[in-house]
This record gives sequence, C-alpha cells and structure tokens, in this order.
Amino acid sequence: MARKRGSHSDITGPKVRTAALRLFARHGFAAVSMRQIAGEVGVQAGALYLYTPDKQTLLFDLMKEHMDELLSAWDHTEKGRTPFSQLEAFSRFHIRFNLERPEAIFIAYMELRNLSSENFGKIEKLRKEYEDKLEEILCFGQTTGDFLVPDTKLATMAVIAMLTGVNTWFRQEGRLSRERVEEIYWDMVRRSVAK
Amino acid sequence: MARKRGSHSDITGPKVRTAALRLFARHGFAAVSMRQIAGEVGVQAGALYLYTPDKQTLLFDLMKEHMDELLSAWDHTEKGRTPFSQLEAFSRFHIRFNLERPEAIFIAYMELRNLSSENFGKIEKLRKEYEDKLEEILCFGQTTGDFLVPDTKLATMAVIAMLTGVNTWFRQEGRLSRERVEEIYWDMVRRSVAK
DNA sequence: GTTTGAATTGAACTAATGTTCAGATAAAAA
DNA sequence: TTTTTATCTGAACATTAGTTCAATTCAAAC
Repeated sequence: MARKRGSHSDITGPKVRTAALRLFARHGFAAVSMRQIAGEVGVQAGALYLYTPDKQTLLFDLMKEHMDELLSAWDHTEKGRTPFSQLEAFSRFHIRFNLERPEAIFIAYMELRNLSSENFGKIEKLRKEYEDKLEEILCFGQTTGDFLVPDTKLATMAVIAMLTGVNTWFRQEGRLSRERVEEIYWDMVRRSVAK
Repeated sequence: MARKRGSHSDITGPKVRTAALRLFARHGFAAVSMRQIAGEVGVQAGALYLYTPDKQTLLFDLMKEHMDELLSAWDHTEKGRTPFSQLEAFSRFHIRFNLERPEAIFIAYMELRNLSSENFGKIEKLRKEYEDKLEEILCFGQTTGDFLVPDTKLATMAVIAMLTGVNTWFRQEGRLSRERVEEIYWDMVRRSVAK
C-alpha cells in the first residue's frame, strides 16, 4: 500500500539512518548497539526492525546511498573540455563533496570490512567506478600531451588518497577556508601530473 | 624475580601480540574477542591477563610499539643533505616501512577511536612528531628556494596521505614492484612541491 | 624427590548483544 | 463510531562479551 501523508514511517525512517550514520562514524559499527541507535531516535530497539532487516543491512544501505550520491553528484558537475579543467573540477569536487559529509566518508572508508562479502563487492564496484572517472581524465591528459603520468592507475590512487586526506585534518573553524584548501590542493595535484 | 630461560612467558607474550595484531587488523578491534585471541595463541582467555591488564591496553601497546618503531627507524635512516635528497629519503622510507607492516599500519589508522582519550593523546603526539619530520624537510626546501610550498602544514598532510595510500592497493604479487612504486611516488611528490 | 612459584585452566559472574513477537497504541478509513 | 492497518512497546531469548579467581599443572631450584 502507498505511503500515507504524515505517517510516522516518513519521519522515523530517515531519523534511523541519520542516527546510525552519526553513531557509526563516531564509535564504529561494531561498537554501536541497536539500542543506542533506537535511543537516539527516541524509540525502542524493536522498532528499528520496521526500517531495516538487520544491523548490517543498515550499514550497507548507508554506504550504498552515499556512493550513489557521489557518482550522481559528479555526473552533474560542470567539467570543461580540457584535461586541466577536468582535473581541476575533479579535485575541487572531491574535496568539497567529502567535506560536506564527513560522517558518510568516514564510514565508507572504515567500515568496509563489516559488510558481507556480497555487499562489499557491490560497494567496491561503485568505488572503482568513481576512480575510473579520474583515471579517464589522466589518460585524456596523457594523450593530449598535457600530462606526464608514467602509470595512470597508480597516479589515480595517489591523487585520490591525497584529496581524501583533507577530511582527516580540516576543521571549519580552522586557519584555512575550504576555498583556500581547494586552491592549494588543486595546485599540488596539477603539478604532480602536469608535463 | 628475573626471567628464567625457556620460561613460557618469553614465548606466549609475543604470541599474544602477534595474534591480536592479526585479528584486530582483519576484523577490527571491537569485533575481536579475547577468546578469539586466546584461541589463536592456543591458550584459554583467562591466560591473556598475564600479559595485558585489559583489552584496550593491548591495543594501545600495539600502537605505541608501532609508533616508537616508526620514529626510531626514521632516525636511523640515511637522509642526505639537500632538501631533495631528504624528501626522497622520506618518501621511500614511508612507503617501504608501511608496506613491511600492513597490519600495524591498518590498526594505527583505523582503531584510534577505540583508545581512551588519554591513550589517544599519547599516540597522536607521536604521530605529530613524525609529521613534523616531513614538515621540517619542506620548510628546509622552502628556505633554500628548492621547493615552492604555499603552506607547509597542508603540504605535509597532502604528501603523507598520498604516500600512506599505497597500502590500500599494493599487492606483493601485483603488476608493479615495490621499487617501481617508490620510484613513481617519489616523482609525484617531488613535482608537487618542487619550484 | 621435594619444594617453590609462575603459568594456565575452566568455570563463574555480570552486563550487554542482535533479534523476535505477542500485545498495546494510535491514526487513518469506512 | 467502528474497523483496519501501520507503528511501536516491552519483555523475552539465546549468545556472547570482558574479566576474575580458586584450583591445577608443570618446570625449574634445591
């Protein structure tokens, strides 16, 4: 039957995911109990099972949703036509997207081993898909002669690791604005691959 | 009383740490039970408490030992006199050291939140100490005019993140040798900070 | 062979875990 | 108002957790 306006499940479902995201990011998947999540939502533990078949699926859904959002957001980003403009777009996009959702990023990187191997495979496929977007840009620059990259796969991993690292230290109230950080990182990325 | 030759504690102690390291790296600290560790060692769970006061201290000891080893190994590394030779030494050292002990590295990055805040502080201090080694090199190159680094703190984090990322994808039997990976990464690091 | 003392067992304890479900509640439909 | 249906509670279940400790084993010292 279709959802009714104002029904509780319209509210509680998202609440569960938000609470789980927060707690998993803060304490780790294995260290968070269903009762803690329920407490955060303002409900008893049993009620969570109206919204997820089990704890692990709850984790998977959070990751899946995150990866889908990532790929979709990149698809809708203006990239320009040259290797340089595309690499700049990617660098800025990655930093911005990650800084906007630190909890989801944290989980996506740290809780992979808590997925069943089936679910792990699904997430890894999406991650690979995202990495391929960057690799394509590097290959593009290599063919135009703008970039000098001895190994595009390796350079892809290096650049993504560098950009992802921002989340480990950036603080909103810190010394540098997000815009400035984007600027400097883009400069380092460019120099590391430009001819 | 002094340790007797051949006494069990000479053997079991290290075994406990090795088993804990392996299991924590594979399944995560919170997901590993004392009984699992004991099983791996070939002993009952109670016996572990001859070698650690509790589970969390066991984790901390692993991390502490790792960080001490890291700093000591860097101190004993030949670095040369120029900014370039020192940065190359650091890049190669970091990759090599990390690839030699993937489990300890994994734990050192992933299980920080399972430490008490007191223990967390101690580990963070050591990590900062290590990062400072790299930052000093970048500052050195900046003053000699060899490097062009708009913000040394930020560049430090960027370079370390990039180098540490190797552990996430490198495989012994893979396409590239460790030597070749060192080569390429050092090249990217150099270009990202050289004038 | 006997004593000594460390190493280890195995059972026990309390607390907490993920999950289930019969029953209560409350809101929408009739 | 009555019926229906989604939502939620609260207790229960079977496991498992970290940790303790009296009792035992066992190897070295005498």
